[in-house]
Amino acid sequence: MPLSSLNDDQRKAATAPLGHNLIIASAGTGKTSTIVGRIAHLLHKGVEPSKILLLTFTNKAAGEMIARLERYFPKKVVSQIESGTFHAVSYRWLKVLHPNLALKQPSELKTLFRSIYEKRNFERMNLPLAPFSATFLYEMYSLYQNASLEVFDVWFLEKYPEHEVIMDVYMDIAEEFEREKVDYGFASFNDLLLRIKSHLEDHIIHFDEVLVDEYQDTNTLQGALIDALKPTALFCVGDYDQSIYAFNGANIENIATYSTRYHDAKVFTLSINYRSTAPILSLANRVIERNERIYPKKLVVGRIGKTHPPKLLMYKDLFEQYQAIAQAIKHTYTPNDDIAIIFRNNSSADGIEASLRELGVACKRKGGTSFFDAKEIKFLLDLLSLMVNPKDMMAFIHIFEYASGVGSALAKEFFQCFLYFGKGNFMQGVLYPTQNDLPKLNPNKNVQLGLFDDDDEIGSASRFRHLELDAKVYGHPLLKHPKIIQDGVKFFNDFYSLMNELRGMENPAKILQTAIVSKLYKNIIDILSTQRGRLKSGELDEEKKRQAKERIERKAGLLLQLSRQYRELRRFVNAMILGGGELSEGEGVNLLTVHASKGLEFAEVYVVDLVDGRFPNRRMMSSIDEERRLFYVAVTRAKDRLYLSLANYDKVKKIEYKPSQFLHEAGLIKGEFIEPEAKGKKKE
DNA sequence: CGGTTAGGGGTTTTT
DNA sequence: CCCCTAACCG
Repeated sequence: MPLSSLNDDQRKAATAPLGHNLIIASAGTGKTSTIVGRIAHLLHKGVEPSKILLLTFTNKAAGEMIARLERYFPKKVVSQIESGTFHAVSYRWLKVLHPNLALKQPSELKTLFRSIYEKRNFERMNLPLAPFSATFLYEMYSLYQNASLEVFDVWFLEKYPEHEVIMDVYMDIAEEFEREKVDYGFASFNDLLLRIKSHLEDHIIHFDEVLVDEYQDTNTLQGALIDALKPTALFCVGDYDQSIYAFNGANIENIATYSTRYHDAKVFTLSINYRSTAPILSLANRVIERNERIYPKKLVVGRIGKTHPPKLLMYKDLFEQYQAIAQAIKHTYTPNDDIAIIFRNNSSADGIEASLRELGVACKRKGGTSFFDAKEIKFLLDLLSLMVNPKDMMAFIHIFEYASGVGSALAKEFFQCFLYFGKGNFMQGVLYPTQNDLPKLNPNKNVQLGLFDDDDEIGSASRFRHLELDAKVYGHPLLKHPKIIQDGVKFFNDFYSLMNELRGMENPAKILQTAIVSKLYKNIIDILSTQRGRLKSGELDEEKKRQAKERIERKAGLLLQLSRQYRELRRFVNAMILGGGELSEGEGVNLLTVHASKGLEFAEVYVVDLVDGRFPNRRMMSSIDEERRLFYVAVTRAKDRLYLSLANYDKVKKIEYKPSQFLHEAGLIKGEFIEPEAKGKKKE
């Protein structure tokens, strides 16, 4: 039974009476076992599994805990437990209320936000200061939604009071952004939480206990969501020293004020670390002790036996570092899956991956240019998005940008044309246009060009008589568009054929299969593999192109595999957006950012690029304390062997580096760290 | 000339 | 991958 394997501290926490319990669990102290034990305890006591809500930071973490419970309880029981990330659970509830919900990637929504921003003519406003960029505003707005329950302008002006003169415009942009999302049928990650939160205000979903993992990283919005559930029993597990999501609004107040917010709060502390060896733990503690303590931390080493002291690896050049690590990994006896290379920012990953590949060492990456960021996958998902949500102009634009001579602006016009041709129905506009003239577009733009003033004379469709087109395409009103050229027409022809073929299909795998073998997609594969087959000189390497093509086809096949589990297209598309980032490809050494490594453990860990400026990050919006917590998280992933590595010089970028201050703090480099400013320059 | 499209250079972290 | 700049079009 899960409870019998717990130590005294863990068992005390896991069997605590129902109420408001906070479990302070330092790295490696058996947090997962305790949560699993807690749920087992609840089930033993007769709590209905469907009345247990388990909120985690990743879906993988939820899956692991559920899998462990299934060893002790019937699957039928365990599957009734409501579990997942805040987002996944919110989505699950929300899709019942709004079956047409279309989840969108943040990057997509950013593009939408920018397009709204760009309609404002800041130059003509004679502003006393430069307005914030669209990107920055979008990011701040997104942060605001996670970090604050106030109105946007109040929160924003507190940070940037000098922007009061422009605040009206910012607010206007934000409001239009919200309206457009509704119009297009889009929902952001934040919207999932926001909408469920407001739904809960008058529709209670009752749970006998709500469990929250990684509580230190919950933000204000998530905190409010927990409150909106009005849980009678709450079981939160976290560690202040591992709070690394300040940039996403993670609110330490949630954990710091727990006992004052709940009068019946009980705090438990788990202090025996079973993961790491004594020297690794003592290094981690030496560093994290420099942060202000919210609660005392005494970590007791639970492991005995032979240990290896953490090792500092210093190299002259960046690539020498990567190659040396790759060599070491090639020759170690530790299984590759149990090795991780951890870095502060993703820019380190490419060089490491290349060095490992060179030696034939397999590796897998999470995040970065992941599977779902690949253009060939995005294209297919955009196609599917457009099928489930024909209002999705963003998806349409991305698809048509592949046609040469068509950029985002023209693609947008095409989309509006189709809507017009189909009297508001996009698919009808594509397949069965009822309106045979061109719409008047952009009344306030392009006036001087005189576009669209005369409906029928310009852009005679007969320009394309000689092309081999579908009979229906010859007479399509889109061909009248003055800016469409031959390539665009061919592209449209392929698009038309595919849409025609897909009409009436419902099975996701069947739809995807049809799309993959379509002429339209073959063309995309060709465009992408040609791009990737080019050498630095610009010459096309046929062999390289062929390999690229193979990789694309393999990826498309993988997506097809994934789609077979779904019966409804919309569910499939949303699932890919919601859980896609967590999927990692292949086997081998784990390449991870510190953030992505949270909650994981490995026998052998390399923390790389430990140089001032990169780790800690100098461009940081967050504090040095948060960077220190990142370092703490990184090193506490290691079970047996820990390597801390850096290079003093990057000969490609010609930058000299100094060792990270954390290496001084860890005692691996003698003497206190001296701030670069104190020396004047970065160079020695 | 204005609006686009196309290609080159630097990158913080996530659901 | 996003921003900037250079070419391109009417």
